[in-house]
Amino acid sequence: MSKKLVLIDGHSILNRAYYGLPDLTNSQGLHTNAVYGFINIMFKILEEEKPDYITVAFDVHAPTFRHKMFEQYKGNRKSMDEELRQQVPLMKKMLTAMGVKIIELAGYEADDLLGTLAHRAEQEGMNVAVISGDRDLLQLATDKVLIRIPKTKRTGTEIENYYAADVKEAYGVTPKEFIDVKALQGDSSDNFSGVPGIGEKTAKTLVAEYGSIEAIHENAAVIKPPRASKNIVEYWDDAVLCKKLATILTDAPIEYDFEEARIDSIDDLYTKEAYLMCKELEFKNLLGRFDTKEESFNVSELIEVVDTIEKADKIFEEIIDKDVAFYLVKRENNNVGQFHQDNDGQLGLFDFASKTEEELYGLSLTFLKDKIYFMETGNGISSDYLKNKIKDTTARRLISRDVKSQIKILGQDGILDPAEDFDKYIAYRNKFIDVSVAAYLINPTIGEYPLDDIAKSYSDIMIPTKKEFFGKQSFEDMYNSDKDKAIEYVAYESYIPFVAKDTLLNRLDKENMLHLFVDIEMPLVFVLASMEKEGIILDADALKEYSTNLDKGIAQLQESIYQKAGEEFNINSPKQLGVILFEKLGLPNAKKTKTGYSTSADILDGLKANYPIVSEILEYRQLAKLKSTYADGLRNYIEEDNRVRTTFNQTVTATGRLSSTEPNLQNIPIRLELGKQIRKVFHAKEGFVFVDSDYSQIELRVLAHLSGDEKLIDAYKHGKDIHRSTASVVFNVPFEEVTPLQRRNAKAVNFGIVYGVSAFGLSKDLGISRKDASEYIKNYFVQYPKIKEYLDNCIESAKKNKYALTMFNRKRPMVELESSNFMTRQFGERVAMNSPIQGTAADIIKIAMIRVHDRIFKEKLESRLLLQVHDELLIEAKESELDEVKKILNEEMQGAADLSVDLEIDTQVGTNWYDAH
DNA sequence: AATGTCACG
DNA sequence: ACGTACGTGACATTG
Repeated sequence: MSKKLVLIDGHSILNRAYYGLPDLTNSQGLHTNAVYGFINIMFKILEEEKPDYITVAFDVHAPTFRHKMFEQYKGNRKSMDEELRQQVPLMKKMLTAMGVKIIELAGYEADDLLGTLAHRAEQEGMNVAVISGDRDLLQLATDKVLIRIPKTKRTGTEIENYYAADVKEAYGVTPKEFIDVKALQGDSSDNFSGVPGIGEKTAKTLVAEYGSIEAIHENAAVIKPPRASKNIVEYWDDAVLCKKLATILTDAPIEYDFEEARIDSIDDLYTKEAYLMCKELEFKNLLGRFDTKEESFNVSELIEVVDTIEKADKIFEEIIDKDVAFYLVKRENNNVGQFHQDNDGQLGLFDFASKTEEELYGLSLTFLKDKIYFMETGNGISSDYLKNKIKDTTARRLISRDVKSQIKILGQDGILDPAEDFDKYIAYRNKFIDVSVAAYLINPTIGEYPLDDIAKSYSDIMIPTKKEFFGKQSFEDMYNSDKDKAIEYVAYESYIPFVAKDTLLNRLDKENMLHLFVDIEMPLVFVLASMEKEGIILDADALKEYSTNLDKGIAQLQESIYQKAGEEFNINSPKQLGVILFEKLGLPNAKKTKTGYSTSADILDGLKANYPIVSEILEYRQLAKLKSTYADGLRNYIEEDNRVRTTFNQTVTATGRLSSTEPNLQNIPIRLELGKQIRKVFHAKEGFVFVDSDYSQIELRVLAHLSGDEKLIDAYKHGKDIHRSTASVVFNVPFEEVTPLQRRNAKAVNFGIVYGVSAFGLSKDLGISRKDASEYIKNYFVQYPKIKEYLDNCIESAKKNKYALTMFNRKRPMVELESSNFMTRQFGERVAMNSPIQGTAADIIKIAMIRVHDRIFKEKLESRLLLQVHDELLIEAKESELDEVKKILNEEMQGAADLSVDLEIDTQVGTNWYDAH
């Protein structure tokens, strides 16, 4: 049987895939849609053709032979989108990883290479399939050479197939004649115009009759229409040139051996390298095809399970002054006195008192490159023993992936209590390195830093993801059924941080971010751990009462809404609500979202004056939100001691802010009175009060400092009302004569400046025309020229460096500025302006938190920092310490950074959060 | 799992 | 002509 060769037109297929698929990116922001689409098309073809050889041809980005010869025809070929351009090298890398032969040749287009190889293969008796999105290739079709044109449709990829006969049938001319048709009609995408007056139809008819442009030329006198007859003579030279341009070469000087392109089976393409790349690019549903091809790093040979106290003691003697990575493995359901199955499947009565009461499964420890210890609890090794070994460590540095969780396991007793020996506490705190916090600083736009990502990015080891490793099993499940396997994973938990830490630290050093990491983020880990452990009291009964009251209001509103709507429906469903409002009741100004009508508050606000039902819906929404998220939502988080404990996430936001989850205590209502009432249930413990300090306009002050704008700095120096001051200059009225409306508008302008100015955003916010909004902005910049200059520079420098930078060298990588999409680019510009401001404010309050926390412990106070809300700190202060706490807040918050304007704070005291804010 | 909405800074 | 203010997280609905 004759052999088969598949030839792929690289750029053409990549192009098809790029425009045929939505914009996919991996979590690093790499665009991947073209590569993904290409691979899918390629495998579909391979599965159909089952070829013996495969080769992909690419253009070289240099003047090509044909276009160089006829430079006048070249010119404005559309330049490639940046998002596509980036994927060309990725694609080549992927093909190389799969062992697919790539050819490219300077001076020749991919067409010429495909034509040449197709020709050679045919002469050697092979069958050939050429895959391209470009119909020009149809000229290569013979009865052995099949041209296949994939089309990406919603239903999947469909492929048009053309042998020579099919070309004749579809186009009425032979493949050879196809060239002549093109020469006559021209090709706008290739930028040659053909013969004037001859379009597709005339060209086809003439070529079908005479066979070639030469024959047409010879018979010029008799051909119709007359215009064609005349022009074929007049533009004969052009026609000849065009034919040359349109002709794909079949004799390019390629050095090529078919054996280099050989594949014995499609499985050959599923290589380890390709697997790793697919993983990197996050082609998750492609990974399944690779079966178990991944050769993960084999950790089991390095593990030593330590099960006696003697062995453990000996190991702990070895770690003096060493870098030690650790991971305390906590038992999830630490049900004291419950029977459990041990690993030989028997109910262990003996375990009743020992193992089941252990808080920990054990400790994973790495301090050598080729050894991982797992110290298992039981047999004399107690949880407390292991915890104390970490607390009283002799190691030089302690490395972990999630230091906050780990030190929370250690508890606040012993050395971890800063009150006991403050200096010792600081020395201890300084030993820690959190590799995920480090990875966050290097790229804060990912939001997640799992072990496998850290391994992939900062070591030469690949490990499975947690999900790949455990599947649906929990750690407990696996520990009970296959203990050795479960231990493997916790071995990674110390091994990966150990092998990644130097890479991470070197990188931070190179980026001048060590100060940020060592002096801000790492100490902050401990401050946050303390805040999380502390928690905040919520009055469950009061919350319950609040919820019941809401119920009444909700029921009334619901009934009234149903009545006005003339039917019952789910008010919480935007879809149903939209239909009721804009179809049944026929309300005006309907605006579509991608799924239906928009029913958001800013749309409904405009309608509420004329339609009572709309006000009721808005009020219903307000109550429903308060009930579900706050009244009932928070109640679920109240623990035994009446306290709620949030988690502060340090590695989530792109700007450097913290975030708060489960529950989120950074978005407790305050703007509306009804919602603000919820704050009354947050109260201080007996003998204590809340002291709440928030920075006054920290972002605008940061802007004043970073821009160096004298007028703004001056306004702050003289303690002026900044919005009034802005109103005065923007609306050109004396300071004293600024109206409340003008002040309100100026305030919105100030917000806009911080968010990254856009006339549209401001106009929407203020409900004014875009023209007026841009007038405001223009006035603003005339009055504050340095701010304009500064913001422009933010964009320029972000473009140049590919990141935005804060005062303390926090970086936010910026990929948006290079986008070919106008909107994305605009977004990038706003981000480039906002990130340094928001990020610097975040840096400052982080510094303040550490200083406030440390002062409290240094002075052995019983007051505690409980919450941070971006520009606000909440302290539960002992009444007798009140004055001292206020003093600390004043000094440390104001002293956190040295700006050209003062950092002012507003402080309030109260027994609950309502009164204290 | 995605979408819409809304709470905060 | 396009269609956006910056940064988050929780809840309810719906595919």
